[in-house]
Amino acid sequence: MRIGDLAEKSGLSTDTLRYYEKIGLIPRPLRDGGGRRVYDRTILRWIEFLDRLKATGMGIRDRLRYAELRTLGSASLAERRRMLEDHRRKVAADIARLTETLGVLDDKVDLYRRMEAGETVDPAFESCARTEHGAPPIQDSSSHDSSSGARPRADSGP
Amino acid sequence: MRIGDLAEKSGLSTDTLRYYEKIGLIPRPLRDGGGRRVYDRTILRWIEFLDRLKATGMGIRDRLRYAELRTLGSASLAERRRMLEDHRRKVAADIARLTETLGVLDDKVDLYRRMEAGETVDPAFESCARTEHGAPPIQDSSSHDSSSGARPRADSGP
DNA sequence: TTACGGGTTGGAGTGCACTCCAGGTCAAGC
DNA sequence: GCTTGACCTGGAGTGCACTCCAACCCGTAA
Repeated sequence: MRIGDLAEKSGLSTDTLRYYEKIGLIPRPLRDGGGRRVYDRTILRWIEFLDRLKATGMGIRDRLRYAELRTLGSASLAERRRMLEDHRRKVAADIARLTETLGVLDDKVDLYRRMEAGETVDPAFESCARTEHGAPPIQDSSSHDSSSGARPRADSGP
Repeated sequence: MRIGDLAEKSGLSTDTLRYYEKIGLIPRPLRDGGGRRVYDRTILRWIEFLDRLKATGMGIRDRLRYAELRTLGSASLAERRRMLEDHRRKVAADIARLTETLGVLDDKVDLYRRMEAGETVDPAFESCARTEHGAPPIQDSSSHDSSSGARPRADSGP
C-alpha cells in the first residue's frame, strides 16, 4: 500500500500522514525501490485508534507519548494501561458535560420557540431570556437572583 | 465589577476577557471615570454559556456569529434557535462517539491487564494485541482478516 | 521519448485561541 | 508627594495541528 492508498483508506491526507510520521505518531514505513513509502495494512488499525484518541480530546503530546510507549513493546504495557485509564476518566467526564449541555440546549431551543411564537415567557426563565436577548447594559444591582449560581434551568436531563 | 473581579468569577484571565471583547464575543462594557471597564453581573451568564458552547466543541466562528445575532435582539431568535439545534445534533453525535470510545478503552484496558498478568491472549484479540504491541513491520498479505473492516472488538457497549 | 501521475524533501504559511509584554494611566493609601 | 497595584493599549509571541508549496524523482502508458 502506498501513501495515496493509505490516505484514501484512513481519511487523512498524504501530508498529514507524512507529518504524523515526522513527529513520530506513526512508525517509519519501509520504502520501495524508488524510495516511496510502502505501508502494511496493520497501520490502519493504529491510525484508527489514534484518531479515536484525538477525536475524544487526547492532545498530541499524550498521543506521542502513547506512540512512543507502543514502540517499547510489552515493557510499557502497564504505563499504556494507566494512560488509557486516565483518558477513560476524562472521556466519561466529557460525556457527563455534554449530556448536561444537551439539556441546556434543549431548554434554550424550547424557550426560543416559545418566544418566536410570541408567547409571554415564564418569569422563571426571565433571566435566561434576558441574557440571550442581547441584554441592554443594565448596571443596577437589583435583578431577581443573586450574583452567583441559582440558574433556574440547565439540569433537566437529555 | 471590574475586569479583575470578572476574571476571578468567570475563570478567564483578564487578557482573555479583553480578547473576547476585541473579537466581539462579549459586549463592550461601560467605563468608569478612569477609563476602566465596569461589568454588570449579567455578563457572567453569557460568559458561562459561551464557555459551554466552546467546551462542547463550537468553534470561535460560530460563537462569534451567535454573539452577533444576540446583539440583534429578538429579530434573530429563529436563526439562533437553528444554530442551537444544529449544535445540539453535533453534541448528540459526539456523545455517541465518546460512548463508543469508552467501550474501546475498556476493552483495551482489560486486554492490557490480562497481558500484564501474563495471560495468553484470546485469538479473537490477537490483531488488537499485535497492533498495540509495537508491531514489527510485517508486510505479507496473509494475516487472518481481510484489509478492510472486520475489527473483532470496539463495539461492545459502554 | 515524452508526458503524466504519483511520489519525495525541507520549509514556509495558516487558523485558532489565547498569552505575554512594554510602556503608559489612574486612584487610593501612607 | 510618592508608591503601589490594578488597569489601559497595541502589538508581538506561542502551541497545536495541520496544509501548502517549490523543486525534484520515478515508473508506466501512449
